[in-house]
Amino acid sequence: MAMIRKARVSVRARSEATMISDGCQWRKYGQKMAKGNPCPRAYYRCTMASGCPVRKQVQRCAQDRTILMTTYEGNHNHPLPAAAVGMASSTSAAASMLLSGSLVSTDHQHGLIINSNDFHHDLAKSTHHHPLSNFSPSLASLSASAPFPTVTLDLTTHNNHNHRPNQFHHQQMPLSQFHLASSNSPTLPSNILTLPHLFSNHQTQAAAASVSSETISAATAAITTDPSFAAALVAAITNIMGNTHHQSHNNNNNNSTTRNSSDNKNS
DNA sequence: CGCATTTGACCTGCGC
DNA sequence: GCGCAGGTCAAATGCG
Repeated sequence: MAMIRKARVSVRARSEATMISDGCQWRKYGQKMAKGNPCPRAYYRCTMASGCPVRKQVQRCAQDRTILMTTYEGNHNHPLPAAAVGMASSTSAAASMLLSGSLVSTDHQHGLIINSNDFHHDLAKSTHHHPLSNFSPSLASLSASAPFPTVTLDLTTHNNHNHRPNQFHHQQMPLSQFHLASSNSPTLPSNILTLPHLFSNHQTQAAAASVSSETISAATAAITTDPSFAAALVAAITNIMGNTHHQSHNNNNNNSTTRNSSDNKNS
């Protein structure tokens, strides 16, 4: 169970669907009741290509069942479908956004949290004002405490009493506010986002460092348009993170061989 | 009939 | 060592 895996990315979004469409094909291979959550957790495997190691878990939030939590693990060993390709490029942008924020606070349990609300305010003061900037921001966090880096996109509005209060109220569309920050930051080279020093993870750094500002604006538009985009975005984040790393470690194969070896042991 | 989903059994790691 | 919990397998079932 505790095999070494790569980046894990999860998305919290309000959705009534059982699963958010993200451009990939998935096959359900299991379902479990998780401790402390009345809602079952579903396990899916990517079937876009045979042997693709990417898996995802889908579970509703115990506190607010309108929130769907989708967690992606692993990186695709195949090109993403057209529907996800655009997202893929913007994905790393989102990752960058998560990681490049000046508004990072420390959370003893979850590692780091980037509050997009503050982000939003910062941007409002800046010269570069995005037309979408009046959309509701959201929360994104990155966990450095896990055995693998975990990025969490919280695309829900925190307007229910179970969560921290949110100064923004958008009932319908959980819109996150990712913004083009690179060109505004005096500390960053134009067109390129860099990661904060806080993250030593070189994979994430590599992924984020290669993101252009154009990509980011594309991501901004997409993210703020469709919550389901987030899922694809996240899938792509994992993909990109993995690709920056898996030249040296082919974990895709490792995953499958691990399973095989255990099977052999059993038989 | 072929494929995806369901669901109980099984495996493995972890904490006590 | 034992029990628990999370994750996966695979036979049964359902559906187009």
